Amino acid sequence: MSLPGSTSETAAADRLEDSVEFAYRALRAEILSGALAPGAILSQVQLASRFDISRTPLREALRRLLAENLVVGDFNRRMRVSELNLDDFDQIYAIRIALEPVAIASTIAHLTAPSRAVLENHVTAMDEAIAVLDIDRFRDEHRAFHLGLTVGGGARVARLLEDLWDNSERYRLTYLHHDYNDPASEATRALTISQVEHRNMLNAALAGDATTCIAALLHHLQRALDIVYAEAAAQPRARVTAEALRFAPQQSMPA
Amino acid sequence: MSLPGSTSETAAADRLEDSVEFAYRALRAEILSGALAPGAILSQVQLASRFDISRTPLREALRRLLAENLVVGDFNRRMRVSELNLDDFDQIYAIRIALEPVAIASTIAHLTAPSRAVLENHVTAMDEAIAVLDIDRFRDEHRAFHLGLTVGGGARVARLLEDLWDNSERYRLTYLHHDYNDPASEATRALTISQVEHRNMLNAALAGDATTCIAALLHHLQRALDIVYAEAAAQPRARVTAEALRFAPQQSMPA
DNA sequence: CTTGCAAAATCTGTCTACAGTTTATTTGAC
DNA sequence: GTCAAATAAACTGTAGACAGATTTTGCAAG
Repeated sequence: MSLPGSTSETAAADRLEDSVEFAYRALRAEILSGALAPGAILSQVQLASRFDISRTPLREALRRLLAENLVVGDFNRRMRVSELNLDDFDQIYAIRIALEPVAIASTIAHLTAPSRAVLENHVTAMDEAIAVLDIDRFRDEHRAFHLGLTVGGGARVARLLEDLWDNSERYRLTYLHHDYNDPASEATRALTISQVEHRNMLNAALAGDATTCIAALLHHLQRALDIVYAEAAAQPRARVTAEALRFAPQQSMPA
Repeated sequence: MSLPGSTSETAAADRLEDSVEFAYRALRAEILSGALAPGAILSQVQLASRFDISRTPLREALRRLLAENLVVGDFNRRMRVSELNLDDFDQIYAIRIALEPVAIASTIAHLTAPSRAVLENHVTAMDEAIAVLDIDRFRDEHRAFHLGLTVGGGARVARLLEDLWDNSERYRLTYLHHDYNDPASEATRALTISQVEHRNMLNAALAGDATTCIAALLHHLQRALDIVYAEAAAQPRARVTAEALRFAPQQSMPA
């Protein structure tokens, strides 16, 4: 088989990526980016031929996506890309609001010199990406910054937050269609606004001030939540985030 | 193929369970119960022959368990049951501590008459199970009670908490070897103690008092955490739960 | 007894084949 | 033209086969 796209990989043929890993990554990326829209039908034979692999490894890739809830399907029927709904979006944010403060506090309490530099670099890189209007670069650095702030939670927490982040992006990409080519567009200005919040979070983290950092994060999350809710539907905030917001650490915390 | 164990199923051959679902369930149960110990080697050919299916569906079942982190493996090498470590256990509880209060508050705020009865029945059933020393029954009702208390969080949260619960059980079953045949054993008495906490949680929930219910839950979780830490290793509590406990809602809450 | 190495046995990743099912298309009656 | 049955096409689930990799076994040298 050919493994399209992985030809100019980093390493040599030392440790070959297998077909299922390849199909898994490709499909996952297409689903999260919206290239494969929610509800889209996934024919094994068509996908297998498109990726130039047989159905056996493709099925394994699909099975993994099934476990991640990115695809759904019944016995003997073709699978479909899972649908989006605000209730799920609500829960994603409820979990993030409940969990990220804990993880951030842990990260800040154990910050090392190199990881400080890494965090700082991500924020700087975001500035640059905005200046050049390189939205893909911004997305990558944005993700890395947020996940980097929460690594202190450990591997399992990181895995969960990574999954939630990618799913959040899926909702944002599907519900929000913004124009990032115009430097003066509302979308581009929103990026600049969020950068202010990122700087606040970074500075607080570097100063060892978890309280301020968490407050900035919660503000950040709430704004993202509001934007999607406003754009996707006029319906009021669902109940789980409401509870999460109520329970989230306020301006008063030990240290 | 024969599908051992599913012969006397509930429904007719209306909607046949496929081989991969069967293998998935069987393997998962064996891993979680400890029948397949952490680190155990999983040969595809042996498992396939044991389940009387071909390797094709078995691989799909394994792939799903891989996504759940219950098995690990490298390319071209046999997979193994994933190992346990206290750091992971710590994170599981950190997530539960952060998330279950939010979910419980949501549940209590929307409690219906039938769901009240269901919760009450679970606690009663646990009493009965203890009286008869039916530990399997107790485990099932215990799980159902806790998950029932948190259903208000929604499908995604429920799925996550279910996964965390099952993983918690895996740690408990592996690290704790208790004698439930002796009504006077320490293990059996621990069950009775936890029932007091369950009653507290139930009563608070039925009274619509989320604050008290959550406080009881956190006490419950912390005790379970302490027991495993005491038995598994004398090392001090890891950092993530420490943060989670610090952030957990205290005796003072809006409503 | 160990250690190292080669042969044998076993295993993994992938493909193809095939039975049985679902989906699409055609056909014919109204 | 519309609907329904019937036929055709396409698809799913599973088994089995094969190449290539890994693990185990057997055996000789130290």
